[in-house]
Amino acid sequence: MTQKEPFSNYTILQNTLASRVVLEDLFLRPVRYVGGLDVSYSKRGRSSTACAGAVVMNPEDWSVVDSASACLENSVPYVPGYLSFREIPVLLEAYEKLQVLPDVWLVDGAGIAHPLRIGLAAHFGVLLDVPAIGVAKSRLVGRHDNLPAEKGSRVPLEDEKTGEVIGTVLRSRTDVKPLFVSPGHRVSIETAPEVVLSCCTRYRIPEPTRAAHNMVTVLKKTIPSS
DNA sequence: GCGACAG
DNA sequence: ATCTTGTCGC
Repeated sequence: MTQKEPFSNYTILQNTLASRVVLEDLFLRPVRYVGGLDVSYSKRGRSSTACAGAVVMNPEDWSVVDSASACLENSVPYVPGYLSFREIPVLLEAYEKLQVLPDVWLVDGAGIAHPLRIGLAAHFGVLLDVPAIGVAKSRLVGRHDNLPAEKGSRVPLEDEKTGEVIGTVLRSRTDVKPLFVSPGHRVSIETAPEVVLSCCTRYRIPEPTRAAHNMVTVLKKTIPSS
C-alpha cells in the first residue's frame, strides 16, 4: 500500500474545491490588515500534536492587531499533494478564535501551484471564501527560468506540461532562496507576488507568516510531548 | 524502473 | 515538518 492510498478518495473533493477558486482581486485594497498562518508539530512525523497559529498584522508598522492559536492531536501523515488534509483542521480552529479578520491571508504552503491546483492556501481560501495567497519555501510543482539574485526579482512559475502560469518565483531578499508564490483564492496571479513582497522587510519570510511561525514555535514547547 | 515530492 | 553541532557573517 502506497502512502497516497489513504487520500486517493479525496481527489474528487480537491477537484471540486479547485473549480471554486477565484483568480480575481476580490479583496480590499490598499490592504488594511494582513494575516499569517502556519502550523508546527510537537514530536516527530506521525501521531503528534499539531499547533496552528493565526496572526493579523497592520502593514503600517507590523504591529499585531489580533492573534489566535489551537492545538490538535494529529495522525494524518504528510503526503505531497495532500498537505491540506493534515493542516486544515487545526488551522480552522485557530481561525475561529480570531476577533479581527485580515483583508488577505498569507499561508505557509502552495496556492494553486499544486498538481490539482488546490494547495493549502487555495483549499483554505475556498473553504472560508476568504482572500488567500500561498507562500511556499520550496517548489511542489512547476518549472521556471533562473532568477536574478536581487530582492524583488521574479519569474513566472508554469506548469511543466501545459506552460500555464501557476505562480511566481520571488526573491524576497537579495542572495537568499526564493519563495514560491501562488494565488490561493480571490487574488490574481499578478497581484499575489506584490502583496507578498510588500510584506517582506528584512527577512526571507514575509512578516505575517513569520509571526505565525514564531508563535507556534513557542506554543508547541508548552504542549506535553511524548 | 528511476527520480521528485508544499510542510 | 523534526532532529541536531558547529560555523560563517553582520
